[in-house]
Amino acid sequence: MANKILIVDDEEMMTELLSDHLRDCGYDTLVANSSRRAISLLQLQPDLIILDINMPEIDGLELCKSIRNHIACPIIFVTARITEQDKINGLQYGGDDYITKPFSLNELSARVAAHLRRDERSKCKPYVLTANNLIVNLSERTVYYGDMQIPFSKKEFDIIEFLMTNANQVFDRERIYEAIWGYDATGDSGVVKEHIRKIRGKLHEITGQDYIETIWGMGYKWNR
Amino acid sequence: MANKILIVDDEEMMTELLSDHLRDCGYDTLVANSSRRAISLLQLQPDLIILDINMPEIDGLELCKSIRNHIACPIIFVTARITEQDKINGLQYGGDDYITKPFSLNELSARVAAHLRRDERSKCKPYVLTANNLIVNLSERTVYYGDMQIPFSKKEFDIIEFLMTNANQVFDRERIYEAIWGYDATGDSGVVKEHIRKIRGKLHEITGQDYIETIWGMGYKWNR
DNA sequence: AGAAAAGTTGACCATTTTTTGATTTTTTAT
DNA sequence: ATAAAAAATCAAAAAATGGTCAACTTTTCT
Repeated sequence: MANKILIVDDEEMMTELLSDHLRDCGYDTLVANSSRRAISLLQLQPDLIILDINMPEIDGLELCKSIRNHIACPIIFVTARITEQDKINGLQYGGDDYITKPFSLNELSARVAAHLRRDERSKCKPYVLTANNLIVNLSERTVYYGDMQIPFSKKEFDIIEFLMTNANQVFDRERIYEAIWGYDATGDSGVVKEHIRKIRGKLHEITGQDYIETIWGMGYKWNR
Repeated sequence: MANKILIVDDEEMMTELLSDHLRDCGYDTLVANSSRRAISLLQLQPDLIILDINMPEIDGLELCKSIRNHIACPIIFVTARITEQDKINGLQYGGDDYITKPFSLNELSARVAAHLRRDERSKCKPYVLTANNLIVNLSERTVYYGDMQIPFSKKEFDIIEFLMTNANQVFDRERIYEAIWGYDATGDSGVVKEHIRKIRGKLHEITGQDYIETIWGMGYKWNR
């Protein structure tokens, strides 16, 4: 499931450049060319924010300070000023890292990846889900039925994870496709159908049960 | 118990300045005005080392390189030269961070605190790990199977150590690459594949066993 | 400087996963 | 009962992944 990155910078050239690169790296991006716009995009719950310090009206530091209490995700500052003061300010205001212009795109994406990964670990979301005798370990990405392990491929597991963490909710194929492949992915949501079939097959073969229900004309749901 | 910080710099002015400030911050400090002195102070097991690169006789990089295998604590380089090359060298030689003169005392102590915090988590790892009849000595960096020593190169050992200390967890090649080479390293994670192959080869030849398991599409894990 | 060891790279192949498209089955509405 | 829409099935193509090898570069040691 692709991570969402919010890029905030008043220069469109810059946001476009970063957005393109990060999308190439497999992330979903949200772009805001002003702090105001950024605030409204926060509702989409980005997983990481790249924040330019120099902006008109509300600058990056102000923005960071005001959202830090509500938003827990990593924030990386981008700045042209290289004074020490900036670094400290950034970190005091609740930033997690800073990077000074000019920087290489690769360095940026390396840091993005590192922060996302670190964040992943510290998020103390439950890492084991259960359903009947099924034990789904999200960190090992394994599924056990009693002693028996049921092997699932990456995409299959992604879908299981998504449906299970949102158990009892119905999602149509489009929605599932978007959740797993990212909403800029170009492709047919027909793949979902096939993956669901594979998942059902494996689960049913071992457990004799059906966990995923089809709601006709609506989508699929994981029955808890 | 206050953390001990070893400050290494040939200029007494500097060591005194840093020492005073860090003591104000509540740390214990050890001061060395030469690399030789530093080496003997290592016996007191500092929790972090601040190391000037420019020093007569043995310079900071040399010192770092020669102690890195025995000392696990974070090392922060201090340098007046601000070339990129220095940064890279510092990190390659086993440093954890660098800071360029002039810097503010606040920034230094902020970084010190950050590194100590990070290190806290990873601490208290044992010096010797075992798996079946395999004995892996982290301080000597040797691997024995019974009486027989299995020779591993540095990178190979690094990978074994990483996987073993996180046994049963799955890491994809990217993660392993990042863990060993550092996240700012530019390079292909395909090297990991090759190292894993070498490690497996050596281990299997001697022990007849497979310790590293491949989880398809997921990565590798050391089976405990 | 030269040899040996370590580290890295890119290509190739086998295997597995993922995707696609055609076809069949099921469900719903008329 | 029948047609239309939605979902399931199946097989085969396409893409991604992992293992292996040989060549190449860098580092280390003598």
